[in-house]
Parts: sequence; C-alpha cells; structure tokens
Amino acid sequence: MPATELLPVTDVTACCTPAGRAAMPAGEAEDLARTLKALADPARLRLLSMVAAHDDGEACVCDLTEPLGLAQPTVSHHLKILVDAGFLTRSKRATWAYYRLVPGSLDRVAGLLPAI
Amino acid sequence: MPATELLPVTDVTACCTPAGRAAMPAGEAEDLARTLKALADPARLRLLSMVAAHDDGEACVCDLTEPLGLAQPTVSHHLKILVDAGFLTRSKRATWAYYRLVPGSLDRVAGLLPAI
DNA sequence: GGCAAACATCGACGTTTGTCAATGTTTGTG
DNA sequence: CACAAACATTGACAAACGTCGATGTTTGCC
Repeated sequence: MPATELLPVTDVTACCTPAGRAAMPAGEAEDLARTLKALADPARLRLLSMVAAHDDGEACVCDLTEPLGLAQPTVSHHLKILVDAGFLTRSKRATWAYYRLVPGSLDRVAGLLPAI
Repeated sequence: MPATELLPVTDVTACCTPAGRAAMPAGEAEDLARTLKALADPARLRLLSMVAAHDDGEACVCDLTEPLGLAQPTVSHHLKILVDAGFLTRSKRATWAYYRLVPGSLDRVAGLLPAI
C-alpha cells in the first residue's frame, strides 16, 4: 500500500469541520419563521403597539385605520394575520370587532430568540 | 342655539376612543420590521443556529451548504442578509469566509419585542 | 322590512422574496 | 503563469406579499 493512500479522510488544513452540536431542526425553523414573519411588517408592529397602548388594552378597527394611514381592508388583513399567529384575539360586540393582545405572546417569541 | 348642537364631539355609545398613550412611531416600526424580516426565514434561522452550534462558534460556507440543502449562491445570499442585519460577522481567511454570531445581537432584538 | 354602519372577503395589481444556473473574483498551489 | 477551489455577484423566474377598490355579511335602528 503506497503512502499516498494514508490519511485519506481528514485534512487539518481544510475547512468544513463538522458541527459541535446539533442545530435547529428544519420543522422548528419553519414554525419560528412563520411566527416572526407575522411580526416582520411595520404596519403590523404599529397595530400591535396601538392595541397595547389603547385604553383597556382593547381597540376596534375604526380606532386603527385612520392613525395607521391604510385602507380598512388592509387593516383587517393585517389584523387577521396577527390573530392567526396568536398575537391578538378578536371579540365581536355589536357591529364592532375588538382586538386585544394575547398576554405573554410577545414574551414567548422573545424567549425563543436567544436559544437559537 | 338649538339643543341639537350640544355635545357635538364625543359620543359615549360610539367606538373609536382615542389611544391612552403614544404608539410606536412609523420610523421605529420600519427599523424593527427590517430586523425581524432578516430573521423571518427558515433557512436563515438554521444558518444562525448552525453557526452558533459549530466548533469555536465559527463556520465557513462549505460547512453550511450541504447540511442546509441549498445551493451555494443561495447560502451566500442568506449570509449576506444576516451580516447586513447585524447578526453575523464575516472574516475572510485564505479562500474561506468564516461567519460568527454577533454577541448579544439576538438578545437585543428579543428585548425589543416585549416593549411593543 | 329597509337602511346605514362596521367589518370581512374577494379579485386584481405592482413589488418583494427565495431560489438556482452561470459567471466573476480572489487566493493558494504546482 | 496556469489552474483549481471557495465564495460573491448577476440575471432570471416563480411564488409570496402588501395594498386597494368593490362587494358581501352582520348588526342596530327607524
């Protein structure tokens, strides 16, 4: 066996050393990305802030449309995304739809980030 | 002056009460949205995790391409987005480009979320 | 029952995004 | 200097996204 066939696998000068520990699984990454995508929009961040800043922590669509500067269907669209992502709850009373922050929802996603 | 002109502004039965405190300014919302958008992708979350999990907290592109299952230009594209957003640093040695997590960058954005 | 108000849904349109093949650039090596 | 390897950049394309006008649905009120 010639010497050129020795040490065939590892090369200390090469790059590409394997990872030290396991990385985030693909499914978990997709879940977190979906949640973060719901937050990653200026209109939705302001909506969350406006709902939280409102009296009693509750606001209806008509409270949000004018200060946000977007059309009513657009506001409803963003609110639906935030509800589906678990950041807001919707309760309809009379002809109005009131939105509330889900307590701890923002803290929960914030706690996931440093663990990446 | 007829009585119908009294109390013209406020109507207790109506919706649309003004906000209790100031909401997030538009510029601040755009900044945070830009940062969150950099995180809101499964491939980029896994890249951050893989870099952090790697030995010495450092990884080059060739370490990441194969386990991520994406083409090399795509990986470079995602890494550039993470560098521009301030989550990774790039240091080139020889023909390899090594990426590192910026310490505290994830904690900083995590600290902004509960303040919404 | 008819009407108006609040909100959701639909359809359409321009923009942004994620991906890859092809190509360019830089660095070490023979 | 020529060549190969690692990585970045470019161009192209399909899919997803944000926005709005138009329309549908529900509720309270005359």
